[in-house]
Amino acid sequence: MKRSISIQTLQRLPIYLNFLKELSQNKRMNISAKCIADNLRLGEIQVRKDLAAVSSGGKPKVGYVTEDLIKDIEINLGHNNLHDAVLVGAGKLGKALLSYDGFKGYGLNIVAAFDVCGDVLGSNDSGKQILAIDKMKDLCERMKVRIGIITVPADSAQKVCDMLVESGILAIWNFAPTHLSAPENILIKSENMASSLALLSMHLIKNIDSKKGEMDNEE
Amino acid sequence: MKRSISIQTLQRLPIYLNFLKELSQNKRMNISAKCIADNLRLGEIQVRKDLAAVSSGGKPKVGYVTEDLIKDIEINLGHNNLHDAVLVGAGKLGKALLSYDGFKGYGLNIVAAFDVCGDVLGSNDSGKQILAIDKMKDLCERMKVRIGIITVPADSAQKVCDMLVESGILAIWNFAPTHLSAPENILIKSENMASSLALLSMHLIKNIDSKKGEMDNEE
DNA sequence: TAGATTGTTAATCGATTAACAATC
DNA sequence: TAGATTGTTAATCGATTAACAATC
Repeated sequence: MKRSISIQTLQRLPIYLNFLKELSQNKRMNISAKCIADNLRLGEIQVRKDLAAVSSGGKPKVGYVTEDLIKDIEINLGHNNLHDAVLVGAGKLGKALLSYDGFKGYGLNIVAAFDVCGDVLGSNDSGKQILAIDKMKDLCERMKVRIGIITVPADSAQKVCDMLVESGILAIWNFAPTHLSAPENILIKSENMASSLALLSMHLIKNIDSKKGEMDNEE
Repeated sequence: MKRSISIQTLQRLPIYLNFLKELSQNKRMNISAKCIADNLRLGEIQVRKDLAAVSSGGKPKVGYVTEDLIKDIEINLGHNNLHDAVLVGAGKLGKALLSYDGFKGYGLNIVAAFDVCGDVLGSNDSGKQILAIDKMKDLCERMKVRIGIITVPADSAQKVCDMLVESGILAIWNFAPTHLSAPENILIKSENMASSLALLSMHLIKNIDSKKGEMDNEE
């Protein structure tokens, strides 16, 4: 049965999807929540609840038909309708994202890139055009683009953000290491490398310190 | 006063740090939790609690000395001791990360990159060496490298992960869009682009649908 | 002093986990 | 049928928020 999907569940769905796709290379088969959970090292009940939120194809003792489950997850992730996006900042990271052809599989279609800098204009390896930024608003409005990707340096990110909002963008994917402000109705998802690194560092510090201090008492 | 820091708090610390650094361009000044909260659109109490977990420099009515608070956060993030890392997969994304010189500011130092593919060997724009992957284990052991960054395609990510573990790596930052398995004591942090995209798509679907269906009742 | 802001203790909220009934 | 696996309802857990006392 279908209920409203929590943010946590939503963020786990792509992980399930990924696993299921790898698994079912053109073999029709069944899969249980427990099997998924064990492979992904998640809780069995959590997986079961997540799956129940997106699919009603589960059969006791049998599990889900992998193929059908994939479809149900894709529907819930909105992968059936592709969203157009523009990317701003054709530096190294920007170009890397432009060239990555896996985004279409996630429902994202980057239609064009923009940059202020003259020498990157033209087109990318990927064949995608890199345009001068003053053409952005016009293009976004004409093509009704709703997603903007920011890959400029931190100090110009807010300016770019404002321009995207001005161009009618509703959701922003920010790779610049800075906080962005935008109107309430605009969703900003920052890819926070520093937060990820904090997690890694902390793990090391805990591990290395605990080895170093094996003779010490804990406080 | 200092307590153990929750994962959530830990992940917000870099955001505060970033804001504080932008703010205090060589001006000594005070700042309150409320001011930070308002600027970053977070809850005032949440910020206050986070700050209390890392610093004891807060003074009623005055707030924190920005400079001192920055130092306290940096200490808690382990930015004082730089961690060495190796990167595997010198494709577009790998090269982009290699060239980004901001990681040192987050406590990460990429010492070398590895790749199977012959034609990328040599060195990057960044001046960092790109070596054949069979030299990885030796280098990691000699330099006691503890962090590995995976930027290879999904289908070889698990193999690379195994090699990193074999090389004595303790924490893995994974950019390949796939799930990785490793022993319990190894931390794997996957940069999950698909999860982020799911969030963006969902926001658009909700927004666009609500506009489309303005005449409909909600269920 | 008065009042702004801190730090802490208690209440709320939401997500995860556990327990169990339903069913193929 | 028996039993594995689902889906749901209740209990637990942790994080956020609220309330308030402490203090510069």
